[in-house]
Amino acid sequence: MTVFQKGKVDIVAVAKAAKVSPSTVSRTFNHPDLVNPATRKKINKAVQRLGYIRNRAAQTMHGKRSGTIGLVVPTINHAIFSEVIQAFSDSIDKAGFSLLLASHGYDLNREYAMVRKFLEHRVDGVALVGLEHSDATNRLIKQQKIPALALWNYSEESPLPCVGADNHLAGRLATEHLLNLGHRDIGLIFPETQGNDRAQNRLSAVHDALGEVGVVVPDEHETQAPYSVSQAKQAALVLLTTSKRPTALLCGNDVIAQGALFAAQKLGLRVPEDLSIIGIGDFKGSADVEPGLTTIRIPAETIGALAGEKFTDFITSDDPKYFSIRCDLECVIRQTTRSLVTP
Amino acid sequence: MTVFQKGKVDIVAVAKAAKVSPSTVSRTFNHPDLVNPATRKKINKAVQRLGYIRNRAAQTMHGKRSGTIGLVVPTINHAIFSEVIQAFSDSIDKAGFSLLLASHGYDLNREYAMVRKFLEHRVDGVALVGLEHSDATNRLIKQQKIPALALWNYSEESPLPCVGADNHLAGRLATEHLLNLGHRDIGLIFPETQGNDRAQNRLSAVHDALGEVGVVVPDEHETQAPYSVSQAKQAALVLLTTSKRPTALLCGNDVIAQGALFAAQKLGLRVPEDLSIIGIGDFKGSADVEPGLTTIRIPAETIGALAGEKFTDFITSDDPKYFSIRCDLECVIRQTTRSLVTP
DNA sequence: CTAATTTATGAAAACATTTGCAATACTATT
DNA sequence: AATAGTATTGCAAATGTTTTCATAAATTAG
Repeated sequence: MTVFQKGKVDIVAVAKAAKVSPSTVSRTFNHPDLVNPATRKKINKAVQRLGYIRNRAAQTMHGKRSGTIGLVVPTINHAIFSEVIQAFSDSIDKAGFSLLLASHGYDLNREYAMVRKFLEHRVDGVALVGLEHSDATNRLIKQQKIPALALWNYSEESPLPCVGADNHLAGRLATEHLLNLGHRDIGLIFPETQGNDRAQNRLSAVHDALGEVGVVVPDEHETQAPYSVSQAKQAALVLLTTSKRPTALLCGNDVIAQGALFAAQKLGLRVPEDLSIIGIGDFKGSADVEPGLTTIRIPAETIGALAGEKFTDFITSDDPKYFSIRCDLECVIRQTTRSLVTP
Repeated sequence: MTVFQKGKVDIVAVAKAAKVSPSTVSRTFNHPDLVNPATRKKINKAVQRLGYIRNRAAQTMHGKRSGTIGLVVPTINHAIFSEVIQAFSDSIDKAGFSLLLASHGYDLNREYAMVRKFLEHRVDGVALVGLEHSDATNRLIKQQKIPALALWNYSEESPLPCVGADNHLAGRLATEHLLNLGHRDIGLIFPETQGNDRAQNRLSAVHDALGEVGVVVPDEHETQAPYSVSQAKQAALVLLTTSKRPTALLCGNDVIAQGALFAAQKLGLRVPEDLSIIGIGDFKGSADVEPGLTTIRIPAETIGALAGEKFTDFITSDDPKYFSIRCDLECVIRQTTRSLVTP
């Protein structure tokens, strides 16, 4: 119980206190079965008494795993990724790993810097959001032979193991939902697609799906807004007040859709009577806004949890094999979209 | 440019390639002024060529800082802390530190486990949310002499350096706002206060302030809801439909307030005409809901940024001195509260 | 009761750095 | 030209572990 504050308390201090050799102390931690229960008890008592805490840096230096996994996300701040981060964190924690987290603010050069930083810390793996990364990042990963994982997106051609959803499909599902309801005047609010392959995939799929049935979106019905409720609200306000109003708004994600919804409410428009709105993502909260937001559900929690599990397996396996998992999307129809075709 | 994949690339490989001693390579990194510019160039070229990345584990072992700071939050998932995490992360990144992040789900025993885990990683400091921690945690921090910081809350009596706001005051401000508007029938929706000193402080301040003017809250007007929009919505639905409806709802934070707002909307109540709602926090998005949420603004970003800055200063200083910073609160009056007293 | 195992422990090398000290080479001063 | 600095570099010890190998003790087999 009492604490010897005398000098450093390292493995040899413990050894001394327990009257054994450092090797034995090390073994009690790493291969308890190899040491006599009696000595083990002695050692544990010494550990308690001295308040000894193992030094992972020293272990790492010895070639053991550092027990950390680096995760680089575009942003922590918005609801978007907090759910995956949480699930991923919990999941790797279960496997005994700690999470090093960094964000790059949609700047792929900063992403590179973060990966590098993590490499200095000798993380056992890096997880990145999305499939698009700078050449430097890809080169670094290959060169350093560090286990890497692409999170959130799914693509058959992903060079890295990946766990995520097909954003192309997400865009298509959203579009089809609106088309099925009879909408032809569709407004689009998407973020800048530069350095954001999720948004890019979704948007191009939307255009494809629309094009297939001959629907064109006039310029004034397609606008950009970052992933921010307030800025999206602003953009929607503009879109809805200048020019002839579309019958439906397809939004790059749920944050934007919420902004659009609030904009409509502010303008006194009834949703879905006067305007249909669909988002992508199904973030926490999307179900609860009034009216409930129709959206394409991306199972963030599943993705995070699964990714954490598979990745730690991958890292700890002796012969790790490439894996890639596509998580299912689902169109969640709530109350912000309605059919134009009267039955 | 080309990469020698031959064996480990460590500081001695670099030394060999640059035809100098390992010491000199080390010095180029740590004390560049002590090495001849010409040799430095040679070494840098070798570093490039071999793709060498410094090993922080080895540095750490040598007594240098690990360059990591551990942050333990109750939850990553909800909007509540994502803003502080982001700001804190960015802030410490500027000072060259990396963030180890963990969450404990409002379980202080898990908080202890996380701190311990971080200690194994030899973090240079731990930041915790709130002032209430388990005895074990407090003991551990003191015993290991690890720099620690209390984030989010402010209190004069905090044993740890802290950067945050006075939650007691937040509760009081919210209450006073409603009282000033003439409300006397006030409903309360707060989370479980066990292990959550923020909520506890706020709630007790509310009761104090109410008590001072002789207002009592009947049991059926005080209910519990976790920090979840949907569950809060549910709780509000119940509160608003059973028994005589209060004229105002004071919510433990903005997530709950949003839930309450949506509940009111679902019930067809007009806010603020039929019901006033006030939250605490002013999260991202609170300004944008329709109608805009009246709330007590806790400057999350400022707290995170300031905390990161002060804490890294503290850690890197030769004679660190205790500090504690109280961040100002502000009642942000938007459109969910109205005066009952007709002027 | 001795030989052959098995179990338990310790000694020492290895891991990738940093740094104090010593040695060398160079420059400025008288 | 000799002396005193100063700038640059290398050597070796130190950091806290883990693990291989060897040794000693205890157990089992014959």
